[in-house]
Amino acid sequence: MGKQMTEMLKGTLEGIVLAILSVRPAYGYEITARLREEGFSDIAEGTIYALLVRIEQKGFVDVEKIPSEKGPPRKVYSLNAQGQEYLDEFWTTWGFLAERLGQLRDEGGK
Amino acid sequence: MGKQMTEMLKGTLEGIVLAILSVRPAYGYEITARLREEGFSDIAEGTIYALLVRIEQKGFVDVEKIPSEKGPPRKVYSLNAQGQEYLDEFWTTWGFLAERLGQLRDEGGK
DNA sequence: CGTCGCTATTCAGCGTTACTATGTACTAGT
DNA sequence: ACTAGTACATAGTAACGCTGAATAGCGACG
Repeated sequence: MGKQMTEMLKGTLEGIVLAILSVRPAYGYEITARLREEGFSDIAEGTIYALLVRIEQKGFVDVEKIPSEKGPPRKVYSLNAQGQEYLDEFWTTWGFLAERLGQLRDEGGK
Repeated sequence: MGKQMTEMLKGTLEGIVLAILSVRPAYGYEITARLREEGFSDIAEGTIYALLVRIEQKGFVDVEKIPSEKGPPRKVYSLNAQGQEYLDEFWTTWGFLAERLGQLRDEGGK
């Protein structure tokens, strides 16, 4: 993907991952794979793992280690109450920005 | 504004400013004021000026120095062809992201 | 005349974030 | 033994927006 997307993901990628976790718990490798399927083709694994460490330290998720049939044990993350609250704020912020941008786009006549 | 907005603006603020310039040329102080009116209450002046320097160096805008009735001369920026092209790319990138996020938001049932 | 307030631009230093590029470890198939 | 797929981790880098301050021109007011 381009540099534009890279910069645009700053601040939103965290919300995206939290939103994924709000649907149901998931582990890092799984999240990466799902993002790739959904078109975020160039999101590096390392990026997701680092992000997961961050949201864990912020206390937005609960973690459970579950053995895998193939490979090392999975760290399954689930959104907790604090994370849900932060996710709600995220949607509010995103909503504001999306509204402004939509308006600007119309003004530009595109 | 919050830290969320700060991070989310990374990568989008540049597009926002280019979109503003696509409507009509403007100078730094004016852009800052307009953004504040439109709800981006806490965007620092320094941020805008730094951004303007950046997009000038990238060759997205043409610059003209015009004396002001009150105060030092204004640097009026206008979007050129290369900037318009970049702006188009920006809208494409934004469109993709907004679509994904909209979908995620629906899945989350919010 | 001085200084206060508005206009207008610039810059050094900082924190946060995503990317690059690795490395580790476990299992299954050939 | 070797490879591929699964799964996690981390050190170093670059980009971006913010903080806080400095500089400077101009008008109005006491």
